[in-house]
Amino acid sequence: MNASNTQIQMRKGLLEFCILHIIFRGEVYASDMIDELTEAKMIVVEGTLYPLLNRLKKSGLVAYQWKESETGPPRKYYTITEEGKDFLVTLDQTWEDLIQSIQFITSKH
Amino acid sequence: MNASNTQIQMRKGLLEFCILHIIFRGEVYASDMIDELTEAKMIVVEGTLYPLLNRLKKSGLVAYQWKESETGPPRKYYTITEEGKDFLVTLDQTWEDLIQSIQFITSKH
DNA sequence: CCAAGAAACTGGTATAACAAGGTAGCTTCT
DNA sequence: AGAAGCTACCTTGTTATACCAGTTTCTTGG
Repeated sequence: MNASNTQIQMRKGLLEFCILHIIFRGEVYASDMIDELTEAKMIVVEGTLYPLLNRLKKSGLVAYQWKESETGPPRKYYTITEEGKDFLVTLDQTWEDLIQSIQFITSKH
Repeated sequence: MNASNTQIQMRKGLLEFCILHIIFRGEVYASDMIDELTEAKMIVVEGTLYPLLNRLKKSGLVAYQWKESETGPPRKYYTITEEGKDFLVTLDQTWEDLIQSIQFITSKH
């Protein structure tokens, strides 16, 4: 039971939330997402991100388009679907509720 | 990919944090914890709580004492250890950091 | 004694994240 | 042209946490 595992465990399920937000803002591909998440100190590895993106795709929350790159192999650019936007609204609410719950517990004396 | 599973996933790892806080406030037994968590809308079932308490015990973060009850079988009353208090401080920080990270991502346009 | 309830616990399953790889396309350099 | 290196995407196996659906043990009331 160490701090770094705790971080991992606390982030579970929140990654999906963050990634939907990033895709919501506009067309991105995986490396863009990793950069943004890293900037926000939500470090993520590829082995986590790719399966997650496939889950989102399979659930119909996001879509992608192959696009040529000028500096290397083609990229999958992701966009959010209408269903994804709806789901994101409920995720926003779930997150707010969660903060409230934790606040309620940690502020009691 | 439904909303109720999302809630479950978002809460992962945060339960440990909440329970340490509850025990930190003073001697409690499992049903007390479930009541408090339910009040805070962090619904938890016994099958989740008991293994978690055993993990915390095994890690030396909490201790317990058997106490007689006037209305039924004896209860395990939990208290936090010094190590547990230290760990709780780092958990508080991790939670703050997490809120910051999510804030950073969700507030961007 | 037996039923009912309270309290603690267990075994099997699902999910998500990680670690450590692999594959394929493109560019650069000799 | 061939080799090396980078970029981008993907996969497999492991671990940790939570849930579900039970079981066991103890105590009290009829």
